[in-house]
Amino acid sequence: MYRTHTCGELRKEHAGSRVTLAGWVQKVRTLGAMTFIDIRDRYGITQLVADDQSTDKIREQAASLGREFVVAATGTVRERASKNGKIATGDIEIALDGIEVLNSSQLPPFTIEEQSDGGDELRMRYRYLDLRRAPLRRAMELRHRMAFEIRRYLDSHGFLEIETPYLIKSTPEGARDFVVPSRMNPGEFYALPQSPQTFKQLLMVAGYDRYFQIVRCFRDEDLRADRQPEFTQVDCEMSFIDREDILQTFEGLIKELFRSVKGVEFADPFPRMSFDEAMERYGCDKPDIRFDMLINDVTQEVKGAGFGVFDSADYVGALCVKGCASYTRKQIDELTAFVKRPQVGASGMVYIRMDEGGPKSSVDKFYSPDHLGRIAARCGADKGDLVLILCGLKKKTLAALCALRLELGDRLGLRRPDTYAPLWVVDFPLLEWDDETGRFYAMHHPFTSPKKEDFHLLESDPGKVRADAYDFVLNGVEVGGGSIRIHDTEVQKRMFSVLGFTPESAQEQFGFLIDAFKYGAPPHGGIAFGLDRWCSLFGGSESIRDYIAFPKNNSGRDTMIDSPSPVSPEQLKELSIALK
RNA sequence: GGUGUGGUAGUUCAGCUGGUUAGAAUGCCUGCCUGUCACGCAGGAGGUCGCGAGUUCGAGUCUCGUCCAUACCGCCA
Repeated sequence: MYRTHTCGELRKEHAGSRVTLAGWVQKVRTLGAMTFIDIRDRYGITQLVADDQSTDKIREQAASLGREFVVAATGTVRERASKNGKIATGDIEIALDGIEVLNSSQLPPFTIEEQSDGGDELRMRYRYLDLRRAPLRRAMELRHRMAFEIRRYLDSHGFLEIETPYLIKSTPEGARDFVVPSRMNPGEFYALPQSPQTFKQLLMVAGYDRYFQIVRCFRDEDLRADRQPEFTQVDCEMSFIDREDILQTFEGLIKELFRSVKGVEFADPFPRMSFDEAMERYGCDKPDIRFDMLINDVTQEVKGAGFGVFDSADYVGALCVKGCASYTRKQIDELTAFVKRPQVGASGMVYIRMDEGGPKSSVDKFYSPDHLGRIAARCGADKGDLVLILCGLKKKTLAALCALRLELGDRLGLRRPDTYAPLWVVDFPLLEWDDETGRFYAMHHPFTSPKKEDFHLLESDPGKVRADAYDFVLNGVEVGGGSIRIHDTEVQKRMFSVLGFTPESAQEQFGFLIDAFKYGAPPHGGIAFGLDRWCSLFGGSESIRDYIAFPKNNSGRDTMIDSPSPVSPEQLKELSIALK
């Protein structure tokens, strides 16, 4: 037996008992004849002491330990003369009578402490050392707790966790697939799933009316702080349900997670917002409703004053920034520079300052104070407020206003990570027009059901058809999304036809699903949550990488194991693959 | 694919308008220190200024290219 206790559990009550701890040397402090050693494991830190009561050998050994040596330390627990309130074991220490070095360690390239001195890149290359640090350990514990509570809740609601294959079939719609060559079938490839979508629908056909899976998904697209090529979804599907059943069931799950993991109670039902309203008032389909500052359409109010930029604009939108009329020229210039960055793409910004003496704007030449007042009133602005106006093509301008709104929210401290504002966004469009290819694409996926009342528009006005689809948004982050699926073969055929599939091409790609649906598909629908993002929201960090034990970097590389990497000519030959 | 930012000691960074021997903190090593816990004190070692060209009497500093990292845009049914 290597140890009798962990490094986090000894208290005053243990004084007098003889114990053995095992762990890593965090820090050695020598004070002449006295040596203190902090020993660390997953559970905490405990102080070991060698002093004049100890043998010379123990004192010598204690002083010679290096950082991150693995040791087993035996001694007697005693109450400290000077206590440390900062750690759980701060009331006690271990008077050493034996110490065994189980393994020495090279000097680590960065400090293994709460606040490491190492940069991201270095810590990523030595991820196993970074994972020794308390913040990473807490992140892994949080993730475990989340997954555990999800399983507990779904199990108690009759859901079965069923695994689906990772080696599946490539489909042209959606994200790029990761592709795996098949040695036994030369020239043919598996694809890794972007989600288990079709399989969970087949499980519904098979009668497993409540399915879930905490499952890895793969998408070969460029990365972001909140996007990894492999990520984890909580994937769920139910039969004999309508949208309301899904929203209720999973609102319950979300509330249960908030309660058990964060200790946050939500008494009221979560608010719901239509996609159209989200776009019009927040400029995006995942509004951060922790703060208001809605977008106002002022296109009509600004026309006809002879200001060409507005007169010729497709759309003019404005934000009312409460209490910010005192913004200096410099602050407004900064915001103008922000919206003019190519990432945001506005060509300029007009402001109206609601000063005590009346409205002041950057377009006073064209607008009377009265007119400015009317525009400001349209945005709900009072004295002391600042109105910021952008214009251009509607879609681009709304996106820019959304970016500006979030930037202002950050600057004004309105986006506190410890405040949670959940939201269901519902009634997404079924289809999205793509100018480049000149056809409609499914906004969600081709199995999403149109809303019943919009069925009749499917051929006549496809762009107007709303889907029975919904997203769960938390603090402006899309955490989950799903839909009621098409279970009727005829509707599915119409859908494929609108998407430009011939019956043959649909059969070729989704034949297995179409065939299955001929054998009694129940009405069904589902939802999937991004576990990584959810963890990052609960943990309060911007980056999902902090909640993944071994993540990829910005270029999709794992710098620790150095992948991806070339394979040998023999491997390639076996796979019938020639490069270039 | 695009835009921005960064790359200098083991690590995190500073380094002005191009000018003598490239600095700080921390870590590391040595010595001292009996209540430390960000221990303290004294001393020491430690540099391919990412890489390659160019401008210049002279480049960490300016220019171009390139690589790497990072945030965002495109992309992500």
